[in-house]
Amino acid sequence: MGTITIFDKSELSLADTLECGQVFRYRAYGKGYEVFSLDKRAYAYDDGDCIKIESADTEYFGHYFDLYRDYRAVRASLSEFSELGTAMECGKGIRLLRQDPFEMMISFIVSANNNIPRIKKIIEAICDMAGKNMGEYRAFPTRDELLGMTEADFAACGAGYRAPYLAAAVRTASEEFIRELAPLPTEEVRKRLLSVSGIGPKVADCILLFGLARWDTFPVDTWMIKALKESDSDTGKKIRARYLEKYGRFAGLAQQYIFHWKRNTEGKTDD
DNA sequence: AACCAGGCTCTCC
DNA sequence: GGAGAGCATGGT
Repeated sequence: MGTITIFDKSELSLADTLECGQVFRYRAYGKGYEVFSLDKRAYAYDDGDCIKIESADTEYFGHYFDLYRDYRAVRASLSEFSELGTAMECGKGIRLLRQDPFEMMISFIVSANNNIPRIKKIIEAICDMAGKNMGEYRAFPTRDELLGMTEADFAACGAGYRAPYLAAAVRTASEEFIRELAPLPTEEVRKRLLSVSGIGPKVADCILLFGLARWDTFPVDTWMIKALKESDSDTGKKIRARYLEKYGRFAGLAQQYIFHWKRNTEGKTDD
């Protein structure tokens, strides 16, 4: 068991980072949170004058929490957009987690037209049904393990009408399919993701942002429409294009600030 | 009891 | 390409 210590607490807010809808496998634990990714686990907490992350795989979680990126510089770049000020201040310590693309694919197919508490529940049920028993928790199932689940199995996990999408997506998402995405330009990756059952524009953007660290994208969900819609004829597609153009290579992080701020100032009836 | 949730697919135009 | 219906489930 190793420990990562973050001495400057302004570098990472655990609450804002974990509770802004980019990750579904975490829970309040002790002084902080238990966080799960693939078959790994970390315990992250505020230790007074620093943040600590304990794990059997600190290398993995150092990368996972995106600790090697200079957010101070990124935030300085975004500070030119005065309209972002309030949202940025509200979600100051948000970092974009670098999660596994396959886990993100499955998770965000589940997320469609769904709410965060129930998304968490369904994903946990899928882990319980097919994931490796790690002793004190279950791993996220591998693709091979998910190939063993039928539509009825996904439905039994509470996936509802997404069950057939999940079963089909697992079949499409071979290791080659995932591996081939890495070197491709974002728009090409997005095109390929859109060809998968259950993945539309919004889900594709979330996979790009949270699973492939592509920040040049801008997921638009119901919350973003509430926050950014300018007229009756303003569609999700138009909003996406507008803000992608505006925030460029930092659009994804800007989107997280806005999403987090909108949910924290009106509603968020969960947890 | 309608409405909503990190929307998508399918059909019809 | 864009508009509309239908979709499981659980919470207000």
